[in-house]
Amino acid sequence: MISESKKKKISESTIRRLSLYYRVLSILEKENYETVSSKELAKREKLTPAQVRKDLSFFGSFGTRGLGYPVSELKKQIAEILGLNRGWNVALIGVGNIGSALVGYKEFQRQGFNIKLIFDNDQRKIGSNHKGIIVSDIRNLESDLKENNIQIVVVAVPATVAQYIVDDVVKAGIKGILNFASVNLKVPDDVFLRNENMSMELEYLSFALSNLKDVKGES
Amino acid sequence: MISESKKKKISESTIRRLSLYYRVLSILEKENYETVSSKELAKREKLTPAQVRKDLSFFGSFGTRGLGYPVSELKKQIAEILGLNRGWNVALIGVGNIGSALVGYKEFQRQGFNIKLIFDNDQRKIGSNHKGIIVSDIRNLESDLKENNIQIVVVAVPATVAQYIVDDVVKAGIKGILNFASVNLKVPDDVFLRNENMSMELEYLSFALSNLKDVKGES
DNA sequence: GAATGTGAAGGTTTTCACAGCA
DNA sequence: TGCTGTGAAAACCTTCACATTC
Repeated sequence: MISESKKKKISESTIRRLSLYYRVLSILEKENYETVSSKELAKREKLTPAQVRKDLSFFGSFGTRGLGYPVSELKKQIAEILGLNRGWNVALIGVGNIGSALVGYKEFQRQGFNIKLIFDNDQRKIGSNHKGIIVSDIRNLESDLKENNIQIVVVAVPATVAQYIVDDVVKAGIKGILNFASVNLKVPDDVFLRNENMSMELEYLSFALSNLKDVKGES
Repeated sequence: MISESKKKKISESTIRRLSLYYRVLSILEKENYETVSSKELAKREKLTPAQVRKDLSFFGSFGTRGLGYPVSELKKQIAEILGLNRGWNVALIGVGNIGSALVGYKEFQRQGFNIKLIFDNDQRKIGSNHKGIIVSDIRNLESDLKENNIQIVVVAVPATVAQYIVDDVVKAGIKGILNFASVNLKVPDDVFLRNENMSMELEYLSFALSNLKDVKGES
């Protein structure tokens, strides 16, 4: 049972770490661990035990003093917190380089993100089959998103057209957008927009390698 | 001229924001802006002007009071700070879903990351041509990395084999690794490892959509 | 004894506010 | 006047340390 998170504002870092815990717990579950301590969890993610306990404590008391956390149960709880267990209907827009990779990306399904629709504007791609999904014409975007009860849209189109696409996505009532295009998109306040910037981590590496002294860094 | 960053520890967030500034400056440059204020820069990245000024101030004084920052010059300075202008020799390991997408990802070249080598262990892929690069046999990894003066390695192999691959990469003397596999890798302290976890942002969206009240979030 | 849960302390990052300069 | 650069203040996040529970 998750304690109501009331008006407590949960930090972005905490949520990101929950994702990490979730992944480790999946592994521990496969390795048949029954319980895990904050110490072990911390070690696996290069964090401190206190950090792990504090993160979890925002959402409830999942552990047993003297024993640790029950692996499967905690995994379930985190899935609940992150909303992973409800299953999300996702649409992908753009099957170029990145879009194609995402269609085949197993992690997404595993976490409850099901790509239901794929759109493109290229006549040669429309109608083609990607992992069992027929590519739809972007012209039907708004109606298709609504009819298929899509909740999250992944944008993998060229930067030049991303804003137009997103405007239509917003019109369709979508409240969650993951953007892979290298551009800052504008959306209304009630829409959650996250950007996946694949250059950023490389740039961080570039910085780290160029300034070895000042940096100590793991991701 | 960049003021020596001495023993000042620059935060990861600052570096990540420098990446953002860099991208905006590239756009502003194309739009023929001569100068830009911290206010404008902040607006484009949904930050505060003070944040922008503080970030830049860690590295020097690039602006002119009353006027703002010279766009091209600042862009050059940030490239310098991030080490983007030196040009990096990158090797990609694994041309599956994600690997293939990365080969064609234009942003990398644009920022000075040049994919010079591609490796795979699949006989059907070895010898094939990806955007002008012949896929090499992973068995020659260590020697090829050394001979070609590779500085950064991008790992896009299945999670199950990623650690073995990375061990070899480390043996080859590589100090910068970007990992796309869904697994926590171990590397020595003097190697910079960054993880690109594409599920994480989706999970954040999932959390945000499931807890609309507690969250306000842009990426 | 072992490990959680949590206020309080400590540290880091962001924002404020203003002096200083073009 | 307009906007930077920056100490100081405020906000935020992490770690400590210990009472508590199994």
